[in-house]
Amino acid sequence: MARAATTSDAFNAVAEPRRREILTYLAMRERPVGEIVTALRIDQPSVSKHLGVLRKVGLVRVRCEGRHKFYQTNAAAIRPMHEWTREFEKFWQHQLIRVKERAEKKVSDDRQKPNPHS
Amino acid sequence: MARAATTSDAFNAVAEPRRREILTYLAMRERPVGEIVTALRIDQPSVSKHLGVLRKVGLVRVRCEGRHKFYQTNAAAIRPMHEWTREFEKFWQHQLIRVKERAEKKVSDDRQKPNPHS
DNA sequence: TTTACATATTCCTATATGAGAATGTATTTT
DNA sequence: AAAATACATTCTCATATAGGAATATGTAAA
Repeated sequence: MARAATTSDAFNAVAEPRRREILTYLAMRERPVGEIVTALRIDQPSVSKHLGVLRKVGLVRVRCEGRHKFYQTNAAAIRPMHEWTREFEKFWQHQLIRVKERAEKKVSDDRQKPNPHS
Repeated sequence: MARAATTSDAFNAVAEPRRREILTYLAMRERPVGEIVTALRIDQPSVSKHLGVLRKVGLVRVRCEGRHKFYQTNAAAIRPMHEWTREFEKFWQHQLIRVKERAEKKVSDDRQKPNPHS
């Protein structure tokens, strides 16, 4: 089997850096495709294709108005990723504490038995 | 250009569902490869390859002891993803509030002018 | 109804993937 | 030294990209 499709879920869709830029850009307010093109300096067909992927996984919403299409990030679709990464929060906190403890222990030991190099 | 390598960053590495399972499994404590194989029911070569990807992007650490290799999730490497998704928290909160407001407004309207179907 | 504008789609290609199977490499045990 | 154990690597293959170029579709303006 090959790699999972970019349209299979939010994790795969968001793996592409350009798509992350687009999502950030569209988070505050909706924008027409043309503005994404000029603001992020990506070719228009490329933007349309990225938006297609993001739309398929529900990461953006579209509103049509005449010949313009206004896209906006659907932040709620990012929430599951936030929740998944949150599971690891307690672990990186523990790790940081252990690093800190080791550093403090070292300082304490150095006071007892000074560094031979100094 | 093709898709970015799975080893290019945490986002790409984590796009694969099996690798997310492995990271979750290795979060609490280190485990030898064999335990991952039996616990998650993934073929051993596949596990080794996934671990190779995870190691390249710093998502797991290895400790060698005889013919065993103990892998553990390096939670700190997941933190940037958590921070990135966090940027959208305020937006999905706004969206949920707006949805709630609309629902409440509808209830209020319905009291004024009862549903014609009832 | 032409013309201009905004966006989407198609075709192409180099490249990377994940799974399965087979094999390689250390390390330990007998 | 041979056998067993624990992992890693290599090979093949079907599949899916992302970007570039060209073209299509749909809407509005002249």
